Amino acid sequence: MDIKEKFGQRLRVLRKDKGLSQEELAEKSGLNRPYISAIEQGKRNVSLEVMEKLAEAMSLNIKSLIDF
Amino acid sequence: MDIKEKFGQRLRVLRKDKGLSQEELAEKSGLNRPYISAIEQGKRNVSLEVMEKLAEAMSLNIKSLIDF
DNA sequence: TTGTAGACTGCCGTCGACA
DNA sequence: ATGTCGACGGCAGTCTACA
Repeated sequence: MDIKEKFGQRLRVLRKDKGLSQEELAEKSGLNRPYISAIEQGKRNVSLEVMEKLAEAMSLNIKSLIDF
Repeated sequence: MDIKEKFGQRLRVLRKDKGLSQEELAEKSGLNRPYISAIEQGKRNVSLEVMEKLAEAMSLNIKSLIDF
């Protein structure tokens, strides 16, 4: 279980907590939906700026995204 | 002050707290020194895996790296 | 000890399309 | 609503070298 997988799982949990679809999270964050999908599956090594976009889109701080 | 700059400042503070040079942090983390230098100046958009390497090299958890 | 430069490889992040 | 593919431009991360 590497860090990309942990991040992906955490993102999926938080997104569903907010009641968002991948599509909705994509448009709110300014990222694209296939990329969100890959992140949640732990396939992508996301950057600081992407983490910031995801956190903002969910009204969370970045720390809560890596709370694992 | 964007997130890359915040991260760079935080890294520099933590590194000095540990009494490490950029060179020493580079070898402990498995990264190269010019790259560490650029990160501390907020010029680089670091990834999850790099954050993990930096945290491990300083015996910290990743959350403390983005505690800002 | 740190900043910077240049050149390089591989992957991040985008997009359209189909199941 | 989500996963996957293929193609693409740009940048992450490496390395050597010099101030």
